[in-house]
Amino acid sequence: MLSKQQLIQYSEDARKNYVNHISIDCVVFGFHEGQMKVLLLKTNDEEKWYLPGGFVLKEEPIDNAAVRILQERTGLDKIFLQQFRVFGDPDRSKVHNDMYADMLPKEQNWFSGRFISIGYYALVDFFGVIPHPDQFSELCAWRDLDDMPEMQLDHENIYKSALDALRLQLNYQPIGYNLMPGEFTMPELQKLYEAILGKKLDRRNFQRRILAFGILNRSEEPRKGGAHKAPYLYSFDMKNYQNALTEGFKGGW
Amino acid sequence: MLSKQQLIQYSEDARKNYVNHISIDCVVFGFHEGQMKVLLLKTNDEEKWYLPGGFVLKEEPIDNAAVRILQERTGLDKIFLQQFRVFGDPDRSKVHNDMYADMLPKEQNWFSGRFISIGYYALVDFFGVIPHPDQFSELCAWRDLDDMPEMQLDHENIYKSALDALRLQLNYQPIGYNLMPGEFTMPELQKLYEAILGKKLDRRNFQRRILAFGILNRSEEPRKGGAHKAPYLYSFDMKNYQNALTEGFKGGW
DNA sequence: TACAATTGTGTACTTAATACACTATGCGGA
DNA sequence: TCCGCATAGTGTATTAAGTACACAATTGTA
Repeated sequence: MLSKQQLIQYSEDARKNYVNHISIDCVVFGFHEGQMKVLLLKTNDEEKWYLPGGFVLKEEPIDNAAVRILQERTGLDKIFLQQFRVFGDPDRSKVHNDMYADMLPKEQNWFSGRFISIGYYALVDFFGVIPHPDQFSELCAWRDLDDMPEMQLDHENIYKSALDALRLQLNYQPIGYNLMPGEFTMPELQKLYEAILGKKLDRRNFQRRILAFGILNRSEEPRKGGAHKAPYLYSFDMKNYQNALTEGFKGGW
Repeated sequence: MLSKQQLIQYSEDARKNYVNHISIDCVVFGFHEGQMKVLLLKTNDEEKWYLPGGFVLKEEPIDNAAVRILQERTGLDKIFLQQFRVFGDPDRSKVHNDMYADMLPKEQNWFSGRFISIGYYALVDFFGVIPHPDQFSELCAWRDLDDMPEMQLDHENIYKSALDALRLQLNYQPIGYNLMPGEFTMPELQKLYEAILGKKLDRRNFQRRILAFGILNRSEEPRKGGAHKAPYLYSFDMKNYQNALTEGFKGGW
């Protein structure tokens, strides 16, 4: 939470630089140790978490705004970003309104009134991220998808919508390049799919289906050193992967 | 185009009632005589067309705003509406900016500066629509999907995105209830699908696939009177249709 | 009354989805 | 050292879905 002095300063700067009424919220997905993760920030005065977000600069395309916001939180500069929905109920920003209501009159207070938020989800390399807290938070950290904390505003709703959108994307686009390391085994990739879908898949059928997409290359050398049988290593065939991203997998009709 | 006096009045009202920087554009699809149609408005001073649109009232949920805007243009009150994308490049509103730039100083002019537009597409009953032009247009009319006129701003881009979204929806949701009359024949429904997809489908395979969805009821009586063999009449089974809308057709994974 | 146009139905073939079983490798403990 | 266990790789039978065609039925019109 900002002090009154900070709020005045913030409001002044924001009014000068940002498009009013518009915010951006990002659901950043990562994958680590078989778990799907979401990058969250924690408010520094209560036990509530919230999604990385921000506002749109006056002359900035909204997609660029999302990239910029994520750069600030993660340090990453090449990010797979997908706009998935707008959240525009008038009472969705109630918490912020109430929070700063007595501190500053409406006309001066950037957080007064209503914000319409554009939801993006991002798929990022877990190890590439260096989490940076923002001005309102003491902590920026990964949270497990199946152990999500209580969240501010309508952010629970937003991340659930993002997950739905991601699951839908799984049906007609390849996923994984942004979430997996450069080389990985088939069981590892399967774990990613299982983490996103929240259910177990059949090993053998998964392998056949993924291979049929034609977006994987198998290395000559299997991974050595681990316990048990040495698994083959795969990497994404970027040419076919990119093609599948734009073309989509199965037409349906 | 508005006169200076009108522009002053409009700007004043808009500033009082609407959320600034946010607009809504709707791609209204209808179906008639085997042709997919889009409802457009024509500017009254040049040969440019544009999509029905408007702004969001200060205390209004954005979905309601879209419904309200379409009510004003079509007279319809129950409309299938789907938010599909946000268009937020800073230079997308250039035309409006230039158009009224000399007329009124920036601070007073509602159309100065940048608007971020939320795109919706709607599926409506062609015969239910009574097109109402708006303040900026002399004409509100249906245009064939394969004979679209030159359009203002980025509206060509918007309607093409809408069509892409609609085609995607075809793969996991039923379509047709909002576009077809209460009773229809199988070939008629097929023509709708062909119009949306822009390609021919096999009669027999189409029938089997549609019937497999389990969302159609066949009437006892076939349609009489027409030339050729009397076709059966179908109607949508609303219980199963609604269920398919929420559940989706095929999971994929 | 034959014809053209249109509709209804069926069938063979191919491809994808599902369910399940066996073999192979590498480590650790008996 | 060798046996068990966990993990990985591959295969096959069955079912469902998608694709490509062919033929018979109906109805107004020439």
